[in-house]
Amino acid sequence: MPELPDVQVFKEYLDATALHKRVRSVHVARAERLLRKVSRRAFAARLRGRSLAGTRRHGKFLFVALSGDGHLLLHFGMTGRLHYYKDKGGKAPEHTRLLLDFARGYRLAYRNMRGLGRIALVKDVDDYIRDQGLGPDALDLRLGAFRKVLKGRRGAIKSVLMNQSALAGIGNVYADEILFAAGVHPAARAGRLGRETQKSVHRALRGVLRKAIAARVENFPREFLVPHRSRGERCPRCGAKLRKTRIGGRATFYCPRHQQRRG
DNA sequence: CTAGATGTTAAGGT
DNA sequence: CACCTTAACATCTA
Repeated sequence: MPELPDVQVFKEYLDATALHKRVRSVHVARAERLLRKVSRRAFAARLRGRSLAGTRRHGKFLFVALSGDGHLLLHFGMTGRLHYYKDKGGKAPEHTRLLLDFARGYRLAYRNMRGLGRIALVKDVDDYIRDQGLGPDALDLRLGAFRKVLKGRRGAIKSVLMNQSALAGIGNVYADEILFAAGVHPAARAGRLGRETQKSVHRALRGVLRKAIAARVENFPREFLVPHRSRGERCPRCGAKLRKTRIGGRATFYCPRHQQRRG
């Protein structure tokens, strides 16, 4: 479920493993869709020989600066992840679509079972973010800016949180988590929230994302909703039966007792 | 076997 | 025009 916290963990993982290493060779497989129009030969040729010089995350996108110039863009779709390992003559990990070889047999695999997502080379990160119409990164968003984002929105608060042009990084799971923590009904009209409610959602947004990153996106705190996302489970706070509905075309879980529709 | 799944986006609607 | 909703994409699992 690569959303902002997951991608942040991938970034830290790459920083701790493959950073500053030089790419000796590049293997691309079953990546036509991920590469869009770019040929894999051209892509590989431009990556070969470069070093991974630094990383930057914006929303769900990870940008890896390359020595010389340009950046490798990685988007993980629903099933993407990174895997760093030392080759011992075996096969690459399952669903590897992009494989970077470094010195002494070390490798970084970009794996993606369903193949939704994107890999590309981009010149300038800020230009890319602008051209793509991405909103500010969810963790960079101060309260005042968050209020502006909500202003005039007619849709459900959950849909706005998930809208990458409004703010970047939150997906289905964390949108539910944030609204659960804030005690706000996911279908509440975003533009109609009162100032105190806006503030609670903003606080919850930062709190939830930070805690998820601190937990390395596993072993979530007990009070989180994530571990209880399946039919018939109970609210970790009050024991009420969680409800499942559909908002913005996505499965939505919430506690009918804590998350009232309020302004 | 069928339905649904955590992301994005094109196309259509208001 | 700005915003909102839905379906489709590929592949796997419950």
